[in-house]
Amino acid sequence: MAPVRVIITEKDNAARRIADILSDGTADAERRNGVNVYRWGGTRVVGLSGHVVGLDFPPEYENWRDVEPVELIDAEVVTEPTQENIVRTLSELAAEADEVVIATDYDREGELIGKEAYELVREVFDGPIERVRFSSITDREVHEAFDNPDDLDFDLAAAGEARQVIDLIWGAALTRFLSLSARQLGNDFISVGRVQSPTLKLIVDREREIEAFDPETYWELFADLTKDGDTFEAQYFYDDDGSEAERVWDEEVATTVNETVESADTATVTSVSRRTRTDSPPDPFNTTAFISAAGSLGYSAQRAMSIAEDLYTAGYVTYPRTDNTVYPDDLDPEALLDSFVGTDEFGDDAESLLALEDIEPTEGDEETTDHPPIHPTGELPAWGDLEEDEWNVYELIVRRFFATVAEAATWEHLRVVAEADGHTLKANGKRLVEEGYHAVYPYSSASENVVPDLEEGETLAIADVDLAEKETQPPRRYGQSRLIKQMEKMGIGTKATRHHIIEKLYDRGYIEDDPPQPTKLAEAVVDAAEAFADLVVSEEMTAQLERDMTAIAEGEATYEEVTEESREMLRRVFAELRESQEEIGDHLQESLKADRRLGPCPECGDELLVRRSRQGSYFVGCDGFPDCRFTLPLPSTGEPLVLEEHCEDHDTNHVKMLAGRDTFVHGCPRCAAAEADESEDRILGACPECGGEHDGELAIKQLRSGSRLAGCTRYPDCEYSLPLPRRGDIEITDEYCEEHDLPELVVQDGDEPWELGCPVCNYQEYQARQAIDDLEDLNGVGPATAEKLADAGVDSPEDLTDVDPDDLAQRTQGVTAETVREWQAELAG
DNA sequence: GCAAGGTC
Repeated sequence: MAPVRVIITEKDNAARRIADILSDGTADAERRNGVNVYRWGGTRVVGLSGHVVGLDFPPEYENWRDVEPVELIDAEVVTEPTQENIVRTLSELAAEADEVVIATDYDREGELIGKEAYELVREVFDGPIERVRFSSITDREVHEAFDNPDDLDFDLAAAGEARQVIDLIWGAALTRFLSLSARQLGNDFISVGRVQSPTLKLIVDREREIEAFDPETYWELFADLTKDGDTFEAQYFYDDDGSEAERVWDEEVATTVNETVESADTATVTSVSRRTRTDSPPDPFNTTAFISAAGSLGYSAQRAMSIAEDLYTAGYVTYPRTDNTVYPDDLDPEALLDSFVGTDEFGDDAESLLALEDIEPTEGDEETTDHPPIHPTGELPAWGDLEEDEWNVYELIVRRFFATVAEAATWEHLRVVAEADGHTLKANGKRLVEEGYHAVYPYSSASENVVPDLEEGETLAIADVDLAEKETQPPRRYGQSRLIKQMEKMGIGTKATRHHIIEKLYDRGYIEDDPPQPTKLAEAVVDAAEAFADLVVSEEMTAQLERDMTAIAEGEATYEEVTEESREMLRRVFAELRESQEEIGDHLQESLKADRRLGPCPECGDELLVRRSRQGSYFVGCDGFPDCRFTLPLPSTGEPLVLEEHCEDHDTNHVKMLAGRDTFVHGCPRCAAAEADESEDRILGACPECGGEHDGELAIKQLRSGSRLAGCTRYPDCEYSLPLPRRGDIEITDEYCEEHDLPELVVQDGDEPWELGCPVCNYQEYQARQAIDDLEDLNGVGPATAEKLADAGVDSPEDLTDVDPDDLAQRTQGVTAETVREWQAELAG
């Protein structure tokens, strides 16, 4: 029998592709414990899912109240499997092996993941374990790597382990300390970490600048100049110590200049200069640049990455987590362009690019070896495979690739200076001469500003003069993609995690809205950290860690030395922290309250706060509880956000409910309650549930929480209810639904009334749409597949669960029984 | 229940 060789990769996708290359396409896939194993001859290839084990403290440290946070510094740290199925599969395979090859990603974290696999394998296998390294999964590189196997680099892996343990100890000890100090346990704990906290400080610092900003008034003067009927705008400027200045800070001066220019009537051209500027095509996409470009299309960092991951899994684009901005040698741009020829969307652009004399892609500064820049694979989605957002992102990636092989654009800049009674005016024109890459990449601005051709000495008429009073503006808040760029610049986080960090800040209640705005809690956390644990909010902690990790990897320091030194620093931090624990806790609690404060309680004058019930739902309650029991309900969907905006009548802040796409402004909770109290139920007809037996009636009801429904008048004895839209006036028409014997409804909202129809039919249609949406959430189900399934009688997840896979495959073209089983497994899990 | 890093 042939010796059994087991190859371990970092992820399933890499396993499949490596098996394909090494087996020359003959490998078969089988499932073991729900994990894909690719096999041919004596070889088995299995993909991990990144880290399959994780670090944690032993169970005796589990309870936050029973353990002093400082004890975590010297607590034992244990490694536990986190992906049971994969770990079990790996053990089973290793037990049968004669030879094991580790082929995880070629970077530090990959070496650590490889070492984790090594340890698991060693428990059941004492034969040879080799390590192969390759930068990209191509025929040549993979064969070369497997022909020249190496050993695992334990020093490099130890560098990664040091990072893990330092992050855990600092993060857990400080998180528990702050949470306990502020008595915030459970879901609303107060977290701190090496990457999240410096990121949060960036946002908080910017907010501090904005708050401290003192606007200054200045004036700018614009004049419309005319030549042969062509009018263009010019701006006044003056010489300020050798540099050009447009802003006039003195009102008197501004008025004088304005009067002089206005009475001048004409201006004489004193200089005309032309120059052409080359506008180079952009670099290939790394993760950060991609997130930024997708951001200008309106996608959040999280959403952009999630779509890119789906496109990657479906095989349309390369791996989206990369720092690399240089295409690898084996990428053949012509061949890739070729694959788009003949398509409706991209065919013409691909052909125009192929017609260029030489095709030389642009290169960025960063060249790494793990993954190529994000580009299309050349495997094209068929029409209907992608939803609109997926298509938009896919098109962006395709067009970015096009742009990187396109030619530079050329602009002609025309600068004209004219003089009007001793004052100078300038106009800058900009004209696109060669469209270049803009022809295939319409995302970056290519707007022109036309200034007519002029010559020195010409006289221009002054058509209009405008003196504008302006104010200096505070710095702008960071948008998500700007934040990610800044993190990259500071060297914190990684390409795969930066967008998760932003999401974490939202989840922890540190930032709200988009662009993110820090809460009072965030400011207090940063305050506390700055005062007592400055290192954890500074980028220096990561810089120091990077230096230490390099030292470990190069054998100049050990894992023990580095982690002990870090522990010692944290001990010193805790010595100071503990002295001020009470003060820190009070400040945090006060800030938490400030984020939830709405206004005065109408019953006792104390403060109304947004609170959370034991069941987890939000409501408005009085801070005077239990003496004062005044409450108001809030809508049941989403997380409440207290807005700056507030209601004059009740001196109460407005509330916004954050619920992703369903986010809405609830407004003043006291107004909502008052409105409900004043409104009368409007009867529609007999209650479909109890109308026959108990004479219950269906009525439109306005609830104190602001929502509206069609419910039974016998509530709570009969709980029948149908949801109605929150906004707009509902009109009851004379038309009746024959099936349900209820009137059709029309909603007046904005300019266009829309027909809601019979409320029962409307709800049924809504449920059907929901079911289809749920189906489309499944892996690989787009609108086209959903339609095919509906034709076969499957239009909800329940239908799919109940169906016989082989039978459905028979009746549905292009869907295999295997795929149906996977969907069923997905639904079950 | 804590972090950050993989991957889905």
